[in-house]
Amino acid sequence: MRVSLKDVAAHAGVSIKTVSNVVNDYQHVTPAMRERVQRSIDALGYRPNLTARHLRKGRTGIIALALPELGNPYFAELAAAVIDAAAAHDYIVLLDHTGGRREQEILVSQGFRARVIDGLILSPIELESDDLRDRAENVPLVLLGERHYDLPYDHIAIDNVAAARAAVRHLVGLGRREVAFIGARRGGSEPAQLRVRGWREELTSAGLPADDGLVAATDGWGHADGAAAMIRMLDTGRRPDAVFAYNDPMAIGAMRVLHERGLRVPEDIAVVGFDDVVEGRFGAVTLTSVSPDKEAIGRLAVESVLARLSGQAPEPRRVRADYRLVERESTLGRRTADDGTGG
Amino acid sequence: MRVSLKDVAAHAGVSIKTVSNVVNDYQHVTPAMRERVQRSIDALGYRPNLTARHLRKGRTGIIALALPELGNPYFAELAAAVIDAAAAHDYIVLLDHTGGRREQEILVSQGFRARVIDGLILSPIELESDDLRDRAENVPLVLLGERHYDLPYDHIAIDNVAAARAAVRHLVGLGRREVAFIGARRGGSEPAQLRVRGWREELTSAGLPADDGLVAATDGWGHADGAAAMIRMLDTGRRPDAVFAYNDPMAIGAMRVLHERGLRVPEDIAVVGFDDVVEGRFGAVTLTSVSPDKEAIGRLAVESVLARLSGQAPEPRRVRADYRLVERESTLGRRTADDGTGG
DNA sequence: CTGAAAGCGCTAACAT
DNA sequence: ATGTTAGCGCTTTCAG
Repeated sequence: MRVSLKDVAAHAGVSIKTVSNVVNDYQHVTPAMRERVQRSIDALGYRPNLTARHLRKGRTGIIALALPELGNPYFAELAAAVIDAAAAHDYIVLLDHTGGRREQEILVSQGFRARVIDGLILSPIELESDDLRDRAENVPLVLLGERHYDLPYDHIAIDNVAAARAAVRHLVGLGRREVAFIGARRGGSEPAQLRVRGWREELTSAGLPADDGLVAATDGWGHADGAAAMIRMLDTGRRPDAVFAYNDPMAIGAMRVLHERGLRVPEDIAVVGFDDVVEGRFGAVTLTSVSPDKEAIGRLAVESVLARLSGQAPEPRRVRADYRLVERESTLGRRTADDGTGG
Repeated sequence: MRVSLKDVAAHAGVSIKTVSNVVNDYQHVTPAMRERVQRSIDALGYRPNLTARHLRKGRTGIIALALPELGNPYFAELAAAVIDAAAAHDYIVLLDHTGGRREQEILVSQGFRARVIDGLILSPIELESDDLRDRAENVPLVLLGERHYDLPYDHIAIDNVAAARAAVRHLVGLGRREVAFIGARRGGSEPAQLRVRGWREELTSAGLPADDGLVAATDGWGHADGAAAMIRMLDTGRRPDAVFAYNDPMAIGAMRVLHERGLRVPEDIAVVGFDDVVEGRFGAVTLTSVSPDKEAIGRLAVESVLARLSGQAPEPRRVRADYRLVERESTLGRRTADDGTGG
């Protein structure tokens, strides 16, 4: 059986408190005492029972992170960032995925899957304001991704409209005149809507078409969805000279289709993605993409949880994370100096 | 403050035990009583404190999963499989990453990062048998990936040697005569060594060269490492007609280099990867790859932990998971019927 | 079928 | 500087 404080105390011939003091590095312990207790700890192989400590202190040291899916490398990389940021504060991360389904997101937000946590970081897709309104759970919740919830929760997000506009501006600046958008999610997803809005605003202000025929809706946000959307658009007879995709996997799926149809990227159709996943840097045509600062997002999310946990930050915060547009071959074409594999 | 069993008991005018019985769906509770208690539970919004339950029962309902890195989509997909398998047994998953560094792997195996878990699933890279020999931790440990540890822990793995042989056999069957191996990890990694061994065995038995000049060692296992290794090999003047890479990201990195150098895949050089990540199905040239059954691996790992937790399975098990070779354009060339995006 | 009470292992007052 | 003790919220004998 596991050895407890009591066992160590008995072995060392001291009280439980003294052992606890040593374990917790209390100040007022004589070196001799510390030495003696430590010897017993080592001899018995004592390891503190964190569950008991948690019960006592009301904190578990665990943050839950709920993402739509791990198969999308953006979320995988984000998870890594959160794990590292949490580790910096001696927190560990419980990971869950929702599939981007509203039901799952509601369950997670109410803590049905994990009730042993100090805080929750949730990246919602379909979740509505109303779903959160009567949230009974009292652990801090931080939302990832831009939303217009009128609710008292911290948000961490980049400015999707501005980022989408920057992507489209880049395309327009290269002389593209018919820019399609792939990935306006069916059933509505706020980040997708915001990117569509940015796409539309930028095109409109440039006096270029932004009609619905240039927008392809999808059910998911994977490679296959991007490929299917590209096929559908081409099959309508519409032939844009540029594509802005909701994310990189969809952009890459679309590029695959263009390649199969003998259309050249970027000569015939330029492509811009979103998220800057590693994969985009190593294709036959490297992918221009909006690159959110994932480390910052992960760090800010963890810090938000911890701040709220310690009673700081009375006002719900909307934090804007940085992003930048990384220009690669899918818009610029093959360069002489090969920097295709660079960041 | 949080409401406890005691509060509910007071509110319902019954004892704590009765409330506990209702919460835990005990058999012998009169419907009237159950009704009454349930009403109080709802009125107060009672939620059981899992930490307390865990302390009492000695189980936390948490499994830790420690992977080398999440950026590699294989591990991300594997994590998803483990989360789902765990959920099927009402377990949640604590995720950690080791970077494949021995020190981190040792720390994880000894539970330094997470001591609130019922079991640990670890996918080691550099960890040695000796590192595990004096493991004081008493939670069940299941190892992912083929190893020759002579230690009493469950292993879940595919047969790397056989899988590598199948990949090479496929290349040889297509008439390739000089097959390089990319990704023999510097500093030694057992799975990498086993794949090298399978590569060598198959080539040798086919009477083909398998000298060290055909093997490129790397420090990591990402796209960039595969690209760098490919560059080094080509720069030695060696011009293989096929490449077998340790994993898909490295294969894709290598293909990028071949593309930059104007070498055609598969006409000039055929490429086979390992892990069958989604990304490999959507490049300009889709990637032939060894496809491990990730769902099975995740499920078997979780089941191993739970079996050991319930005192079953006295003997440490070595479980072989399935794999298959998925043949795509990087070895077969562009097909007429387009099945490039299929599994 | 329900109530009382002990105790899981730990921390934090409080006492010495 | 060290010891005593209550109690975190729950489950679980053991009574009734």
